[in-house]
Amino acid sequence: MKTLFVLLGPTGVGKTDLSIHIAQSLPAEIISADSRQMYADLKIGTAAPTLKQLGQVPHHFVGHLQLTDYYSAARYEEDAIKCLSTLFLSYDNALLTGGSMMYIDAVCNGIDDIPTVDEETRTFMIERYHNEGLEVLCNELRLLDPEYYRIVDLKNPKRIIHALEICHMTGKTYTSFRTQTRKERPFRIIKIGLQREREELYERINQRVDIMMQQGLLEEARNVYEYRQLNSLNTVGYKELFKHFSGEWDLEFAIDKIKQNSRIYSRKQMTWFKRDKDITWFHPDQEKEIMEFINNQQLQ
RNA sequence: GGUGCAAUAGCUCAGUUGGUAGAGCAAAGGAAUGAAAAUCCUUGUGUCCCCGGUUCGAUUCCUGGUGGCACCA
Repeated sequence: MKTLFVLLGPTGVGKTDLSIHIAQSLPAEIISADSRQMYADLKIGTAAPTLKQLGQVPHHFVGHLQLTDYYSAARYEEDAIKCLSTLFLSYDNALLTGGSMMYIDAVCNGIDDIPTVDEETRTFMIERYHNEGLEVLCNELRLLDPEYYRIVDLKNPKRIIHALEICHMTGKTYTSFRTQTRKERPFRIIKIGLQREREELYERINQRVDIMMQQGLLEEARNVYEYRQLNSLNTVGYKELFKHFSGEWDLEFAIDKIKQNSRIYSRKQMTWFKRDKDITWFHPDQEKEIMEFINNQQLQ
């Protein structure tokens, strides 16, 4: 049976290097599950695989998007599944690696079939949010989809807005699209988690930010500054430098903020991953054990 | 050396007309279905600088000390 190995873990834990080794030994090609490394113009700040690494193993979904492109977890699910079905024609295994929690789950479990919100509806609803406020939108949701209203986080504008967008666009409740069933995939999924002691991880994250600055993150951020309002640039490493460019923060403070927000992000990733009982956890230095684990899985 | 100001949470500070205290930031925990590196929620016990004094009771008032800041020599 075809097998998808998933290598996941918080930012800075050491996924990229290990993924190359695993992919070479399987052998397999790499499907990136990193929502920000997909943008061609965000190489340094997202610690995307280098040209050398890309040359060692074929990668998919790295640097294939423009900042202005619309993308989403659902679209990624579709693209990644399509890509996998092609890869499995030539390989027995594939390696999915990255830290974008929802993207990983989209491939492993699937996402419900909900229509993509058109730009007009989104603009309209965001404008209403700004003009009328969250409470008005919540009240409307209570009328249009009482079932979702009961369970949704009523203080989270994005969730309220999205549910209303779907109600308005389709004339149906958001709830009616939420089947919450796990999709069956025609391949096995083996999840390998990488983790480090918090202090060790934080130290690596801090150092990596300094390295990014040496590699030219400041220049990279300046080059995309004019697009700063795009969602693709609501990204750790860029949004902080934008505040420096606009004069709000001095550079040193902005760099400290990048480190801090990266640390916070790594914690949020761990919070998400902790709930997934299918993950087998390793320290990145346990490469030998990880390889053994993978070999054992292949025998089954 | 003299005078003044302040000493309270990891940091910046508020406050208690005397009944042992709370904001912001930091930190930690959590939620999660087409924006997800997004977005949102929850969590505050700390010798109230130290020794004495006054008082039923002192973090609060008073004496002294310590380190700090400012000004004057």
